[in-house]
Amino acid sequence: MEPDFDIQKLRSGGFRLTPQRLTIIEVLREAGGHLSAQETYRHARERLPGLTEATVYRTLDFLTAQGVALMTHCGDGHLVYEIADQDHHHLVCRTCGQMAEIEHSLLQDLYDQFMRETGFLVETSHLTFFGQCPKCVDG
Amino acid sequence: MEPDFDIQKLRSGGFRLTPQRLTIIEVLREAGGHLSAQETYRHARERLPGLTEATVYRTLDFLTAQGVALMTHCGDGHLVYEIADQDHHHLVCRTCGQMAEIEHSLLQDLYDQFMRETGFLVETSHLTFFGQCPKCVDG
DNA sequence: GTTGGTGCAAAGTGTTTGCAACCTC
DNA sequence: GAGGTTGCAAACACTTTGCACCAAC
Repeated sequence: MEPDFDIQKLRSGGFRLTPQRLTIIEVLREAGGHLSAQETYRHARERLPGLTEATVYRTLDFLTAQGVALMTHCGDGHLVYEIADQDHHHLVCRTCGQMAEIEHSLLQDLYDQFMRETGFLVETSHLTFFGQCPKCVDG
Repeated sequence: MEPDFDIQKLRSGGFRLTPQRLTIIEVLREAGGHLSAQETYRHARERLPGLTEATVYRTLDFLTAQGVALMTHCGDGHLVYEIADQDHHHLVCRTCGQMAEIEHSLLQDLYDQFMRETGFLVETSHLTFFGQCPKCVDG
């Protein structure tokens, strides 16, 4: 994906491109996975020392509302964020934390089945499954 | 399921059956769905006025550890609890909150596929999908 | 009588809000 | 210059912990 796609999106939406927003997008992008609000704060603050927690929370909400970031659940019941790129879901190992990606297409059949049986339209947004990775399942 | 199954389970495990534990089990059972720790506290406190939050948190952890309760994520990033009965998952409508149950068997094929493609063994525990129920999908 | 469980109180952690000052546009 | 954003600080909500007392066994 075009690296500055997100930024174009915000600019064309008439939103201001502040160092805080750019830094948080950069942090999420480089993390390449889930970050909690607190983790995002800690990482972003290293690059932008004056940054406050309030701004991080507000910016993450803002980025989620604009569709630049996605919000999901992580193992311990907190919300985590990541850059919204392609449609995929995650398998997370509860033992070692290793993560694998799942194509969305694998889930589409299931969602279709939910629709047929219950009438529910499941949101295709990011989903996380927990389990044991190949290494830890043997241990 | 045998209504006192959970209680037998605790008794035979050598754990004490206190009014607090019995009340919290009763509250979870009658709720018939997900309750957050705070919701559990508020409901249980009505029946057992002296009850404290600390006890609710400790009891929910305890019940989860004993397999009497299940812990899952709800929409807003908090942990929620429910009585562990049969294997099923939930579809929750983000608009009106209506809930439908999904047989675990529907997911087993998907889990098998995850295993083949990534080697991950997905925990079969309780899962919640979010979306729009039949009524709200039209609105 | 033992010892696991609970109440109490306090602290810890994560998140939200009001308002004045600031900076992007 | 105007108004969207931010920093600051305080409040808020939720969860955890230590310790003395109590009650289920």
